[in-house]
Amino acid sequence: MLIHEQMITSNNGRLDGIRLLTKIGKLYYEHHLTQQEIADDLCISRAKVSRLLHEARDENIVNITVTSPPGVHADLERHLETRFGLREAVVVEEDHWSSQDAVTRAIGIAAAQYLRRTLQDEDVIDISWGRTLSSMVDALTPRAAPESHIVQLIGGLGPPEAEVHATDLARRMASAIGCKLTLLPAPGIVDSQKAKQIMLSDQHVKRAFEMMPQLDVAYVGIGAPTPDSVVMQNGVVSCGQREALAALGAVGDIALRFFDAGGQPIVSEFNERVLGIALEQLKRVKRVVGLSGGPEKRHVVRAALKGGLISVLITDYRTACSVLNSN
Amino acid sequence: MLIHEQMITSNNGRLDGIRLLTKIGKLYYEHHLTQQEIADDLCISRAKVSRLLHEARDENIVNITVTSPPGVHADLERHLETRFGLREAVVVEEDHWSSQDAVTRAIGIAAAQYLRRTLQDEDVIDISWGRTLSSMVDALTPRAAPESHIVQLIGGLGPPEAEVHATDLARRMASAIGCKLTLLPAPGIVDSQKAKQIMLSDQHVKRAFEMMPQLDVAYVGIGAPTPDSVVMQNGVVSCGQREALAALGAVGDIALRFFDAGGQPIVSEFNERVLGIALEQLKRVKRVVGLSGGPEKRHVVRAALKGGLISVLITDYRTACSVLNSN
DNA sequence: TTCATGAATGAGCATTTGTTCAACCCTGAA
DNA sequence: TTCAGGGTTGAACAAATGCTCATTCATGAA
Repeated sequence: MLIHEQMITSNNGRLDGIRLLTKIGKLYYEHHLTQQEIADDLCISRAKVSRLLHEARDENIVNITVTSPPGVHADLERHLETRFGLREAVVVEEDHWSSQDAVTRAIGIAAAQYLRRTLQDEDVIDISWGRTLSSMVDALTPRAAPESHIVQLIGGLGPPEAEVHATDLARRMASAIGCKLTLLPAPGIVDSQKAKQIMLSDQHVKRAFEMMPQLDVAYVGIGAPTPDSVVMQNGVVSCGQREALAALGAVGDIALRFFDAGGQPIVSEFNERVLGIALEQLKRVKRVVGLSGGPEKRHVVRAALKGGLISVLITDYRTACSVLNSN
Repeated sequence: MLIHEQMITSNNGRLDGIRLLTKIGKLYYEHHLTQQEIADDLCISRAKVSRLLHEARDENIVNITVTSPPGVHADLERHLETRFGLREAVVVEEDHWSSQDAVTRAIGIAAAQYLRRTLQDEDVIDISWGRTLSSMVDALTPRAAPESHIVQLIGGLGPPEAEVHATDLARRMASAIGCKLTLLPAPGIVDSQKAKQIMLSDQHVKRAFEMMPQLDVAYVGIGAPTPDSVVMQNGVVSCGQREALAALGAVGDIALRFFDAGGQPIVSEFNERVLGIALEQLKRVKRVVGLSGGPEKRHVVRAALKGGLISVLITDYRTACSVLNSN
């Protein structure tokens, strides 16, 4: 304090503009005086100090820089956020592009951290299924939020013995968070419209569907119908169906709801037989967190973004670049 | 295996913290959101945003520097320009001679402003590496020049995990400018001539080298082989090598190409193992912007000027004086 | 398991900062 | 001289920020 006063009196008299800006900048940003203190010292009004500081920043006399350490892609994230109106984008640095598995794991970890960071008690959380979501649940470090509520948003998949997948995911997640749980005890896809009606009349199924309008957050995987995806492997979607969907323009799905390159729902017979949240309903959810990455996902991710299907994207560096570059 | 996975997880965990700090820093200081807005977007409390911002400043992820604007030392700049036949000299006012860091940052900021001022679309820009260049990239305010092209002019440095440095710099720069990018996917220095030949036959490496004759501008750091330089710290150059080079008269390097007090290239076994642009090639580039400053750089800056290795110099006041005074 | 300890969290409050607005000052023209 | 117009000024208010403190949470020892 005394030091500054001395400094100031030593060159009292007139400080030309730049000198004054520099001085104020240093006092404020380096010596951490308040604007009031500076004003008193220099005998000017506090409002003026505020204005001069603003000027100093404008004139680049005060420079503020934010560094992106290696592996952090804040600017890419920002691009994604503004370009697609996302609430948040998370871009992870994949270890080895070659391994889809590594990418999936990295995204899962990032998603788990995202969940941990954003989880609020009394959230109603929806969860679909897939390898990436499974990675996320694996990476979850327990955190209590007993008033939260996990809802399974699509029925089980494939033959009954594989059905654990969707259900198990929701269960493991609920147990990690220590919260309430509503399962959707039904197959994700049924054989006919009639079968769907019957399923829907089940009281437990009804309850799950009734939760959907109350959702706060949904965690969904963004899938591409490649031959080795879980959907295809489990025979949930047959080869023929896949081709039929492709013919209709489908580039991928969220919770078995297929959409085209513009992110618009595909209307099809298949769609009618799915037991789960619809894309229109999903869009109404406040926060939809989409997880996806790896070489095969570029186009789907882009489509989902275009269609505004998700509000938070967690993906890898290469996919992020590719999505931004392709027009 | 387990250890490895854990490593990745914990590494990622730390990264996420840094990621958050960076993100919040950018949102607050570059995009001027309020803490409340940031808190809402990221689903965390405002108090936490405030604390994280404080942390980001402490951790130097957010840097605030106060400097006099350029043009203050116009006379010095003119002297340098005429005496050494420079196209332009930029002299910045450093705050405290004692802190190499502050000097480096100030030069980085000036360089970023220079880049912004001179950048033309369709430029082919080359970039080496080092702390000063890193500061420059940090200070770059995004500006679109989509037809420009960044080329990495020397391979990655040090052990693979540190290799990000050179590559990351080029990447960040390209992303700030929003332009094309050619990386040089190889180590900056290899063990033997034979290894170099092998590397050179790689198609990506070839492509990077083929860009070099087309360069419009090169941004290079001018390095001094002091024990605490990045080169030495990363073990790129061993202690013995350094002494051997010194014995041959080396006073410093540009992109690992060492030269003597007269700015003449040092012929050595070391030189043969470097994967990057040669000094002779560099001289043919229309505009070579050299960044360097701080007490240890005086002699090397002078040498580079004498040898006509650079056509634009960005440095600090003290170094500029010292270079002009010593005959 | 249970408990203790120290760190992390967010609500609420006090301080600090940005901005508005009416008054004032300068400058040049009539 | 007056007057008009733009630009500055600081008082007062509104907004944003930092900080305190009670509470919760995680971690490690018993």
